[in-house]
Amino acid sequence: MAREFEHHDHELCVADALAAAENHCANGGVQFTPVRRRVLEILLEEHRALGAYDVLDRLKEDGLGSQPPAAYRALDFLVKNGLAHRIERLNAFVACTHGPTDHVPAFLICETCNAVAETVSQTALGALDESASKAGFEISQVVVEARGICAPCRDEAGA
Amino acid sequence: MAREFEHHDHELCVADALAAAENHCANGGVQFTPVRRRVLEILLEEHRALGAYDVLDRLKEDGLGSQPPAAYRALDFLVKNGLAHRIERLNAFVACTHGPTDHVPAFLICETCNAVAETVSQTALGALDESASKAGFEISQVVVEARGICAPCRDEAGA
DNA sequence: TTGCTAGAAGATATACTATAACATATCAAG
DNA sequence: CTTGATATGTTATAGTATATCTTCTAGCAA
Repeated sequence: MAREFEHHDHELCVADALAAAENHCANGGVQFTPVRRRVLEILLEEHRALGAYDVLDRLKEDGLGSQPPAAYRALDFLVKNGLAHRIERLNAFVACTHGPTDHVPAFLICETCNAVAETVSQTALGALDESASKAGFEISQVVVEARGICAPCRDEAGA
Repeated sequence: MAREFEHHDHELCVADALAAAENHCANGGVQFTPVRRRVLEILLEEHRALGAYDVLDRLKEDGLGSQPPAAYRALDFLVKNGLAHRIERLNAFVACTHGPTDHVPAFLICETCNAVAETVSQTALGALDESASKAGFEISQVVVEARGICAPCRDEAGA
């Protein structure tokens, strides 16, 4: 994991994810429209969280939308379909890096460079589940977000 | 845990918490001013998250502040001193129910009645820690928030 | 063909959340 | 008494999000 914090073939990484998304939407019978595709692409281009208004700015440049709802609608669509996640802590969004499978994501957010890595928190959920069911609480969704410093940034700070 | 979802002697519960907070502040050499005290009291009166502007409204009624910064400053103080927590998911705040000890809180948020229960997520942190350190990521703070339905609300819905 | 329907996008307005920046007050230490 | 630290007052504005109504488009049915 944490490929997000390392160098990799990013163009390929983006292209793959877009193709996968396309497929996923076709299978689900939902429309992967140009705006939605472009928004996902925008998110994929960075491994960090972008605010809705950042996304909107880029949409404007492409003539794909000009008002907040355009961005929010596309982002909501992506989140609902598991193609992106909302980072509560930042009021921002990242592309999902685990493919559109059902999972409980956990995020590592670098306070220095703002990169966001997605990791899966199986055990974390288990522990919480237990505690919740004891209380008779039925969980429908879990958010796990950690702030800190990623390796590259720490190295740089130490250097 | 989950006392939040059950009936209990609430006045006592509030009084105890306020007394504890008073102590904690005295020990820490920080000022537990009237506004701060009142804000904590407001949060304690409900076992649910209140937005900064909800808090502000009540402060206004008491003549303890009239502008947003008044509420935000007090809330920031409480959070910084471990007397309250911010619920990212709701852009809102709850009083801490675990005393001002250092802990990684996890929250169970009822989508129906908006009650918020605080539970401690030892294991959740452990799992995440491991995954993070593998990536060389140094965690400074973790947010764990679950949405769902609390027992009373589910019973009511089922009834 | 026409018209219906549903989902998507456009457009306007506004609500909600949060902070910047500067001014004032209070109090204790030097 | 002045200085510095902390808290609060005040004004203005930045940033995030959604409600609502309209228009468009594609697919389908009469």
